[in-house]
Amino acid sequence: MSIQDAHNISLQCGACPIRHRAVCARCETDELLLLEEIKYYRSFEAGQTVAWAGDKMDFVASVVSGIATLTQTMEDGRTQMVGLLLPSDFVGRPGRETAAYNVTATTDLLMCCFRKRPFEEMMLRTPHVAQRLLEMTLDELDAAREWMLLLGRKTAREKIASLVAIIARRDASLKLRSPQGRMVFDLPLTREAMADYLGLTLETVSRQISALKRDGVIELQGKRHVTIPDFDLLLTEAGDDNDGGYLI
Amino acid sequence: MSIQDAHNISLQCGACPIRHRAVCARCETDELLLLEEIKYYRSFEAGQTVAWAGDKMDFVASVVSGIATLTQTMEDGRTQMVGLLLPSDFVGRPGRETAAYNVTATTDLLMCCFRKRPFEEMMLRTPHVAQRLLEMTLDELDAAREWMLLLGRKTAREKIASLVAIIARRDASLKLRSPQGRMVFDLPLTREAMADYLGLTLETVSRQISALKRDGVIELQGKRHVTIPDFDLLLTEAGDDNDGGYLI
DNA sequence: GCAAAACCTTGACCCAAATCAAAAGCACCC
DNA sequence: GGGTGCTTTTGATTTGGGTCAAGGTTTTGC
Repeated sequence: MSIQDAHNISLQCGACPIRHRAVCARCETDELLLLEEIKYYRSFEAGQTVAWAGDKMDFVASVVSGIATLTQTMEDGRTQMVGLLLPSDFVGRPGRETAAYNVTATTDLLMCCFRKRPFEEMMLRTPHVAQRLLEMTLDELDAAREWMLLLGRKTAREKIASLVAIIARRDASLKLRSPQGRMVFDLPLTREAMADYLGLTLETVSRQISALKRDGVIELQGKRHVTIPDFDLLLTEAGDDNDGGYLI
Repeated sequence: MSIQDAHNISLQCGACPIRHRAVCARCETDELLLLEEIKYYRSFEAGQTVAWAGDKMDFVASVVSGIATLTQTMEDGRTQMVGLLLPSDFVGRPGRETAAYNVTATTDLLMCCFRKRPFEEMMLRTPHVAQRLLEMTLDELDAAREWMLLLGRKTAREKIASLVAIIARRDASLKLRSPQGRMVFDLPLTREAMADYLGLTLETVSRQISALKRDGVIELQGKRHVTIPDFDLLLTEAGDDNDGGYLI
């Protein structure tokens, strides 16, 4: 077996009510049954804090439903989001005792948790899980680097278009579709959370969303419900080279 | 053995002429001998490109000496650095065929390379190496998130102070010292590379360096040679909460 | 040792996004 | 039904950093 063949497991237990990504047949009966024994669920209400930076964190977890964010805050209150956790995303670091970031539920949130010690022991016994975790971490690092380009070099308008495209893509992937043409979904973030994601103020976010609406790049029903008439146009506005590399 | 006990190996072979980080005794005789069999060296001149984004990349590597950068470029030429590789840093992704970023030598560079296929096979046989790679990737993700806070929320002055502090810390760690008090080292980057790191223009970098010099936060001999009279003052300018967590 | 090139600094001006301010829309709850 | 307290939108103004331009300094190569 090569690394490329590693099971595309989501690192949630076999019984979790999500199958957002293709899961190979073996995962049902193999490593994930080990996870089964050490799991427990925790739910949080919208706005609740899962952990403060510095808190003891004795579990790792997989998001089952809802949205959570990782944020960093400076002493004077400036806040930057550094992670956005959607269903099937993994949070927590084996080998670290405390949370490095504030983890906040931005919607009602259900997480499938694994006590850290047994999880770490399981990782040592089952290299497939460790390898999958490495793969997921490398994906996250790629996403972080894309995000760095956005923060460092994109205009406010491009930032908003990029964020909408990212959410559209993730939404399509949860529905096992390719992002293409007309797309409909809900923005899972407030204007303030978007601002913290993009390194902008919420006023600028609001203004740029209005501008994209005015220019027909996006349509809005209410504050949250978005229709994208043309995904390629959105990508152009985002400044991304549309290389088709986002197909699921 | 727990995950915390995993060897603090640098993922360079036992024969590489660097020991920048504490390396446990076993690493000399154990997994790294396996690396020994599949390694080869490559050197690059300052300014040379190691790989363009999209190029086939059939090796992973550890930096032995010199500096390399990972950069992303938009179609119109806007450039953002997304990785800075100093000696002992690892580059390349098991399980991916092509480079995702431009990799450029900014000084003369020596890399200790491992052909990807044998390296991947070795990872499957020796979980310690995979675990160490996971640990290093998680560290890199943390660094990327710190970088995101810098890009999204810090002022130009804070960005420069942060970068100088980061380089000072890395330099101290290469010398197996704690960053503290008076420090002397060379900036390994041009003003333009700093600008690409920080999401600024090179003019702003130059202006802010002049300002920090004028205010006594840093001293400069020539363009590159820096003296920091007071590391804590620099950290204050960087907007970091000085929690002492940077000790090696 | 000198010319050319590359790199760096400084100045003047401009603009995108921040800040400050106010009003409008919306959800929740007695 | 109509406060009460959010969140969002929009407007007016300010400002930090970008852009354009010129000149200075260091490095490179013959």
